[in-house]
Amino acid sequence: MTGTDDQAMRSYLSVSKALADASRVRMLCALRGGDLCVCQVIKLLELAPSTVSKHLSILSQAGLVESRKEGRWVHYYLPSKPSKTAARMTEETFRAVAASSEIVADEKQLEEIRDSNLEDLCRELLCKN
Amino acid sequence: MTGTDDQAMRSYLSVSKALADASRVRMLCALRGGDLCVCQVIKLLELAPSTVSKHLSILSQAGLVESRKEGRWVHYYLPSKPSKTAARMTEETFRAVAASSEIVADEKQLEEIRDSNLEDLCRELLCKN
DNA sequence: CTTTCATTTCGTTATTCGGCGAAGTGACGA
DNA sequence: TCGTCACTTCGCCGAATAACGAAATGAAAG
Repeated sequence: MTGTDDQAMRSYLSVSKALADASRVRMLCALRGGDLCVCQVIKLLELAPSTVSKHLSILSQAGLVESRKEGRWVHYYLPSKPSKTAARMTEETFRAVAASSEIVADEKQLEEIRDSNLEDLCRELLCKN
Repeated sequence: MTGTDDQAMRSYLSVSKALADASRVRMLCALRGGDLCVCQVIKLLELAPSTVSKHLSILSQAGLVESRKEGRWVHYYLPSKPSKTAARMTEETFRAVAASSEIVADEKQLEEIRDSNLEDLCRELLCKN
């Protein structure tokens, strides 16, 4: 009885835990508008690169995002074929927080971030001394 | 910008955090079959009364369960009119963990627990020395 | 092949969270 | 009205988690 694998519960919990954090929810919502490279997410959330990377890896392990290397940058995006659980939970998350002032503000700032040059953005983030 | 109330995000997070724990998920699933009093939940999960009570209060504050005093016992149950977020997230949780061995085992044990006498159940829990 | 640099991993710290037992609460029964 | 008893609240502990900066990684540019 104890020590059962219980894959269903395990994978459900990885998803629900991933969704139980404001920063990760913001990241997910941001990706609705299309791919983002890590430095763009860093800019949006204004958190340390290592922190953002960790959050993204948690989302990735839960199957809520995927990534691909693109030149010097790593791009994250919503999976084209997410698991049913991932798809539905993500969908419901969007619906629930769409009206959030934080998310609305993020969408606004994302317009700028998406338009900006990646080179410039990364340079700006590095030179924060 | 900082310190915004952000009720939408706040209430979403209370739900998603409530769902990000195996014990609370087991409780929710158990309540699908109908009301349970706290001592029945204690029996099912085999956790300390104080621990179970805390979990139930977290579920309650998230709007995922409700309670009513019934004689000497407090009964918990799924809300008849849950919020849209609560309803959909709960629904998806059920779907995702339905096949879990833990949940299946719980359902089996619940048959016994529901049939047993509440007086006897409580007495049994008290005399665990 | 070496340097650069975007990202990740590692190690540390502060906070949150799950667990428990003890004490508190409040309704029912004697 | 006093005790009992189901449940909750409180205070504590150990484990997990979010945050950071420093060091490692590894692909592209020089």
